[in-house]
Amino acid sequence: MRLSRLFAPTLREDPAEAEAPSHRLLLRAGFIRQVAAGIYTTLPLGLRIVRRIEAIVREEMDASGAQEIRMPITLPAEPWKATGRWQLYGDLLFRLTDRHGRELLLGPTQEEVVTPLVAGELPSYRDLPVNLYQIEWKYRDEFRPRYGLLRGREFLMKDAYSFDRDVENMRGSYQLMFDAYRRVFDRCGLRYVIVEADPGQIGGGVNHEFMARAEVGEDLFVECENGDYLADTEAATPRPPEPADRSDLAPLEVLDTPGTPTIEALASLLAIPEERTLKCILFEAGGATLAVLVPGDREVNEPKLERLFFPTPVRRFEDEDFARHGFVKGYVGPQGLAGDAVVLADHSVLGGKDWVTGANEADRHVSGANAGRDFRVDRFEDLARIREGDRCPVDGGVLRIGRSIVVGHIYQLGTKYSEPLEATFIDEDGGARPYEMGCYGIGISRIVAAAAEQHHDDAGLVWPKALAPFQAVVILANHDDERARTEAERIYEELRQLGVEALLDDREVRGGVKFADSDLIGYPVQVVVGKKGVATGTADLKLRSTGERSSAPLAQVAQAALDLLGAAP
RNA sequence: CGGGGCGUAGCGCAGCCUGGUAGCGCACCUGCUUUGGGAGCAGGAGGCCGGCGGUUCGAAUCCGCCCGCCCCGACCA
Repeated sequence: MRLSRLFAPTLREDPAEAEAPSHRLLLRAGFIRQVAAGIYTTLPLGLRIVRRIEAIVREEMDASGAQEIRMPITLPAEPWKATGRWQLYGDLLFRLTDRHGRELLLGPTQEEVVTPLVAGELPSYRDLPVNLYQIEWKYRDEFRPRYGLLRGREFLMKDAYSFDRDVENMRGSYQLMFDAYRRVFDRCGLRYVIVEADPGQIGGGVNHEFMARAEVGEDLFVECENGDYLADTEAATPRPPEPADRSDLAPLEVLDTPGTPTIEALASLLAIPEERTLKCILFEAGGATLAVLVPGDREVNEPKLERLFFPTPVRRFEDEDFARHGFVKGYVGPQGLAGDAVVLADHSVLGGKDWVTGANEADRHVSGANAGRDFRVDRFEDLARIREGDRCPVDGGVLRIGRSIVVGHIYQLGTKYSEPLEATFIDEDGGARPYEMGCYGIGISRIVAAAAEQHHDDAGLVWPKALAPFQAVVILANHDDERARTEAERIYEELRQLGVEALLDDREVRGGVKFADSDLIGYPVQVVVGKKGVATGTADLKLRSTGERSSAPLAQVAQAALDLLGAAP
């Protein structure tokens, strides 16, 4: 390909709307252009990256026995009502109505399509297992699209769905995907971690997230300093602290604490650290009142709480709830709670004593409150949001929080979709059973962004060769020098003969522009053919990843470039 | 959805406070000179100033409503 003919509009300046490095560089280097919030056109260079990722994904999926299909994006609402997701997904769904008034949606994933498909066509246990996948656009009307390709409203995803006759076989299918995913992300050159993740509100099965490390990542994970524990922050369970020594407890006293409805104000007034206070957060679950206790400097992990009571919905007290139940917001304490309230405490509460907490009347707190003596705890559970410095549940090491981009997520679904959709097969014993399903997603367009986040420097992108849009660029440094032009053409042809996907920068612009663009676009190897070099019979090479330069005789440049490519990451 | 910011030429911005009919840099076109890390000079083209309405003799500028985009946060793969 000749750059003079390639639609690759680079920008000299940073686009104002882009903040994240991947977003900024993908725009600047001419890989994508924005059409609307979270919706992008992929330009030739960007599409070449997408194609490479797709090829890797297809190879590994096919090698695992999965079969590619293509399902529609425009979907009827009925199956989504059957599984409850028409309601559950709420505003996240792009909905439309056709001319006859029928309700449709743009698919955010395709369980509701693939499950009836398989149910209709594979009625026997003899037909199983089967794993069907596709690479297709997905639509989610995100609250807040951001960071370019990282959180789009339209994005390219590989989604696969496995169908098995029983749980054991389903786990086997899951493991195949787990292994395939590792190969995919390894080949894409991503630095990533695999964590067991939050199963989500619908609860249930095992699932793993493949998280590419990145500064701008929206998903947090925790890892032990000793490398023996990894988890999603919402699923992480830290080691509880040593119980406090309770041999010498302070008496319970009531304190006047005017104007201190927040922990911050209270700690400030009493001149005590926030962790000496006890936070008592009220929730309502199925008509019952829940009081959740955490140390004042911690937050309640509401997803964990919800999971504890699933499927009963849990919601935080609103202002009118406080009034109705006779609580004073900002001054709630666990002592003297009615017997019908369930008192839950995070394990970290064990590590403290003589708490300062609400007195259940306005502008009053108590000090010296102790579990068992002054208030009861019905259950100790893991309910506090984890934070940096908490202890590893495996070896007690210090936990750190990392940021990441979720590039893959695999789930053991079980019969979550097959049951409501009445997707059954006839088992060996003649009985009808719902399929045991798994689903497996890879964010293709997200990998483009994640790779860009991980592989860039001040000058631009630095693609690993497995993803690079072209493996090498031949830069004609002096476009009006005939000999240089002839040599550049020849070297470009020779590279192609050697099987290198090369690009010839034959544009009629100054060398400096070409060098800057080459660094910006991020080809792994640059070959510079110019007047000076040609006069002495040489051309120059540069490895983008290290900036290392070398030169080689014109006759050997192509081979030298190939060798250099071999050394490129 | 709450909070904040921004919409002026393809891109990045100034002008707005203090109304008088639009400017700078880059990119683009022509010519000359240049030509190995985003060239110089000269000339040129390009904008219903996000939209609608209002105030005014006159609105990019003041007022109202709407739309779009970005950032932070709600908790979403």
